[in-house]
Amino acid sequence: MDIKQYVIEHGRQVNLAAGQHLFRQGEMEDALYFVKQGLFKAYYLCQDGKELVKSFIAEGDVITNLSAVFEREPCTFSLLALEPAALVKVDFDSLYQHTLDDLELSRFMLASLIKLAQKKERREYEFLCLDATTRYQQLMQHQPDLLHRITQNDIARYLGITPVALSRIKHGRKG
Amino acid sequence: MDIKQYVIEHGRQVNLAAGQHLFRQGEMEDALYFVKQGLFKAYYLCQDGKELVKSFIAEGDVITNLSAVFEREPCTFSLLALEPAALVKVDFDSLYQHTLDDLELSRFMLASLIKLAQKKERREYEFLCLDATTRYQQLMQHQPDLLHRITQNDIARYLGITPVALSRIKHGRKG
DNA sequence: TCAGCGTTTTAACCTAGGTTAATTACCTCG
DNA sequence: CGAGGTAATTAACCTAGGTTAAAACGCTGA
Repeated sequence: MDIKQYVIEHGRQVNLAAGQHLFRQGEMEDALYFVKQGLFKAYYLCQDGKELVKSFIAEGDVITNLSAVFEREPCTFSLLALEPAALVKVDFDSLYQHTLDDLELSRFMLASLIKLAQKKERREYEFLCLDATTRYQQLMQHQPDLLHRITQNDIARYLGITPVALSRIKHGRKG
Repeated sequence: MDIKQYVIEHGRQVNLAAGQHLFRQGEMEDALYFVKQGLFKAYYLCQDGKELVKSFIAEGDVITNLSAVFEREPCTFSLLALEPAALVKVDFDSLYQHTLDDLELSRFMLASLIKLAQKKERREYEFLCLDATTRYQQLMQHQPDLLHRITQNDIARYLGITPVALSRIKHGRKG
């Protein structure tokens, strides 16, 4: 079965206003979401109260909290709508069961997971090998569009630095 | 078809001595490897000549360079045997084709990719939210076995710090 | 045994980025 | 319009970790 067909048959529309959470770190979650409209940030809340941004998610992307839906553990991060959003919610277990029995769905899942793995490898590379200034330059190069929809505070927390440090970098000053 | 069966039918034995490369950053590569014996490090060589360790790979793990085999681009990292190693080499394209037509293979690939994605998410979390000292403690907790097979230099480069810094951390001194 | 080589430790000094706090620039709403 | 709130900038100071270099600690192999 085609994934689009599956989503039409099994999906449920969900709408969120900007500022609302789709789910929160610590809660249970068993769904997967297809983003039709809007912009989200996935973020971690650390022990010391600091907030770090895991990723930004926009139209066409898929939202899921792997450890939550697979291991049935509490969500490891929170998901917040930065813009008014429209999604389609699909029960993960049910989709997964269908995937195990349907080659076409299976192909779709494979492709998505490969894309995800590649994205995460790239991010691993950037944290491992590049300094904050270079990471910022790469972000500007590869997703210039995103930058206009996101606050500089969130960009900083995505790069793994503070807003103060990002401001310094932008203006070519040293610490 | 069962993955084990597939590997038996299509795999080729490969043996490496410690210190030999399975492939090198920049080269082309179209295979996937199942590690039967040995220990490897996957590492990046950065512009400034520095070496950073992407991951360690041991018995039971699978080796692949996603961008190389999927996008047919040069390898993004190098793979070095730290111990004498025995692997089975499988042509990626051929396995992938079979996967697209075989539900059982497909399930195996899905499971592997999910495991990979989870591993990379965990690493992303650690770089984003934890300092070097905490990353080191977590490593000791979660893979105490690995530490004994690996040089402290490599552990440091895996944690994203220098060997000097790791020595300081171990002995509770500040910079 | 010792020479030679890689790994680890130590020390002195340096720098990217963190912290705190004050200032300024925008918004939005009443 | 002005008040209040968030986002961005700036400055002063601090710290984790980098850099360089020198010693100490293994090894392994002749």
